[in-house]
Amino acid sequence: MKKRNIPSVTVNRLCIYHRCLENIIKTEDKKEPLFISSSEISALTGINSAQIRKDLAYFGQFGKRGIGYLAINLVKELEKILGLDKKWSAIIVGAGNLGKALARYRGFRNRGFLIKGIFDKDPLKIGKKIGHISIYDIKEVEKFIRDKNIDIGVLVVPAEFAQEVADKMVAGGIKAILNFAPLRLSLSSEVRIHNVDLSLEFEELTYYLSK
Amino acid sequence: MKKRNIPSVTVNRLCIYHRCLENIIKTEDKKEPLFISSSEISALTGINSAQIRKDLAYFGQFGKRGIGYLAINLVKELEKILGLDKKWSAIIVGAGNLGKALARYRGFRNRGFLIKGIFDKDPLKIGKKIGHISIYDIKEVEKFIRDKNIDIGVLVVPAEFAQEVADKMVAGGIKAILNFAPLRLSLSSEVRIHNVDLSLEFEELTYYLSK
DNA sequence: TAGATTGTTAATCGATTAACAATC
DNA sequence: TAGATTGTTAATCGATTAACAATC
Repeated sequence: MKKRNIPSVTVNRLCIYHRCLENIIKTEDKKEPLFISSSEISALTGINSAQIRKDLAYFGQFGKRGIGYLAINLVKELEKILGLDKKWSAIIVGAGNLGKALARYRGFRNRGFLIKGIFDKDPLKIGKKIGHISIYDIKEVEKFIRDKNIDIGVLVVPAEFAQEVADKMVAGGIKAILNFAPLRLSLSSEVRIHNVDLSLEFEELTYYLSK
Repeated sequence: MKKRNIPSVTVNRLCIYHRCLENIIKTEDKKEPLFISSSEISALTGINSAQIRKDLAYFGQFGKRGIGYLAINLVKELEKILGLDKKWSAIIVGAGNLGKALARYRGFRNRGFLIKGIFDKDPLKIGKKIGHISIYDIKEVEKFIRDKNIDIGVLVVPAEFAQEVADKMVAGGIKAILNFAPLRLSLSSEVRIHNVDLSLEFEELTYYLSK
């Protein structure tokens, strides 16, 4: 369904358009069908309107000339494009502070991400629960991924263990990894890796502060 | 000290070079002065070596032709450039799961970020502590920032309160905001805003998964 | 000196934006 | 029809990379 060679900045912006439309629809009167133009989205997001039309054009023609886009329709198209119309199963590896916080994060469930389990190597944590999600032994992670057909692994272990844990997840057949560990994982190119590097965010910030 | 018009992707990569060098120095024998070439950094980071030299050239000439860069020297230069040679004071606003997890995150202290306080509006939380950091009433945040000269505010409140809390921080004279709330803050351009949007990370991931 | 690598210029590549014909 | 806005092409802008003189 998806064409190749879509710039990743475009995918990024599609997520922004999606959120923007969600907000508009939420606050709007539902009686009238709501149309929205690329320049209105531009005003709300700060993204150039030609950019918006071009980003959408990668995937089809969703607007009506002279009128704009039917908001509820465009939202649905974006959800199809971004895979937000499906459920995704995920696990969290690492039951530290951040891992536990992510397990409780409501934003995930809202987006169709179902956290099926948390994994850790600490015997004191194994068997406990975070909310309604159980903490399992990291030794079981490969089998768990395979048996339960887990799509996404959220990696929240210290940097020194990240690579070996990632290898286990790949062995189990994980499809994507959201990596919070501050290092570059080297894995087979089959697996999609997204890095969320909080330290780098901070370092960039201080660069701009020390100008 | 800093020139304007440095692309933000360059700043991003400087952080990566810095971490890369830290790792190399950590694992290397300290007897010999360690020289490293742009192509070695390239091999470790996956970034083109000309790119690396060009990024560094924005800030000065740090290498020796025919030899490369003296690792400990380059690390120090990068720390100067990125403002990592200074201490920065920060607060966390929002003592939810993520806020508490960030308060405990060791990576911050290691980088010279000192968390001076956590703020929340929940009377049950105010007065408690996360580790050694106290939770204060959100009403005091403006005065606290002003009195203690806080540089960075980490914003971890629900989206619907994010704008008003950000306004308070700006009123107190905050210099930068690290925003975890899923929305675009509108603030005076004096304040540096960095957005860390976990939902968007997930949405991008599912785009690539549903190909 | 010969070999290696920087710093920098010039060429390439890709992404953004302006402009406009098509059309609602 | 007149006004508005899309979809798309062409122009612009900026970032990446190749190439190479300078030089250790």
